[in-house]
Amino acid sequence: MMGLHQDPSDSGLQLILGLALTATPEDTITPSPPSISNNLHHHHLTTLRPNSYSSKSSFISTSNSEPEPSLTLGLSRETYRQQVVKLPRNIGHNKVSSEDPLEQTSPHSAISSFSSGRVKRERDLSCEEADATETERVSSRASDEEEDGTTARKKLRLTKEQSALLEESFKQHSTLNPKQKQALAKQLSLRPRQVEVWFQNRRARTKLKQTEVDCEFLKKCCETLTDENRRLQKELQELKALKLAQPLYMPMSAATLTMCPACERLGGGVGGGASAKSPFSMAPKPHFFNPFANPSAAC
DNA sequence: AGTATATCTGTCTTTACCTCA
DNA sequence: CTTGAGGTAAAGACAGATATA
Repeated sequence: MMGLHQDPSDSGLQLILGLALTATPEDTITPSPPSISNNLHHHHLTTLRPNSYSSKSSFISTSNSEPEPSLTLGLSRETYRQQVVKLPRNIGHNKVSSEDPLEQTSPHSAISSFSSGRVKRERDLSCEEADATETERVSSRASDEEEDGTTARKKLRLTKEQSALLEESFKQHSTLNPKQKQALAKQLSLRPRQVEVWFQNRRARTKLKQTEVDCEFLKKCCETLTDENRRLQKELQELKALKLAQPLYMPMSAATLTMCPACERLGGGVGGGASAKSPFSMAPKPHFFNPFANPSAAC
């Protein structure tokens, strides 16, 4: 839970916010607790619009009748020229050449030897290759064009059916063991690696969304506390003014002193009729109740 | 049992492709 | 038609856990 420290010796309000929020239904599948400090600077806050894509792309063929892969690997001449021109830039940005779409999409391609040092990636690929052997037998995803190495990296678009099945699976478990991955890939006519990546990204989106929710919550807390701080400052000013208006010394009988129930410190008369008569009646308003606040913070 | 190495799998971050306003 | 923003698939880098020699 959030904690609030209010230093009584300081006129300002000192906030120490911690976070361990109650999980939302969606968050119950989030594998790790949200880390507010970690990503807020890196992610622009946006609202998620699932299924925001329509299937209008001229490059993408979708089939609603069966979970057929949505990717058509053919490129127009123009597109192909653009892709080829882009390639050197890609390589320049990425230190590692295994990003090379040719290699990525076609482990068999001779160009895959261009990869310089990514042992792990190559390992993955070879593993995936084995994984995907069966899958790709039934999939049109690994098309002829990939095999002759003429296609650049092409973005996959999942069909509604594929997305729905993935979502359904994600609801059941946000991570997959190899067996589940394999089965799901087969069911979706995707490569296991694609299923894996989808789950990775899905987890990331869930986390980002939760971070946004947490951020909003903290903003509201901050606003509330700022208001309360303002109110208390004002109250303090009023009391100071009142004190100046009073005689310097005013004997106060013990009977007028009562305990603050929260912190058991002696204070001016609080309860009963006496407090109403006392010029030191200090609570024109009830103590602000903040579930996160120290119970005696207002004393 | 303790250690070094390999492998797997996760997160974080970035890149690139694609769609839409 | 162009452009910029946003969504998302996929990549690299890295860390931690686990298996094995």
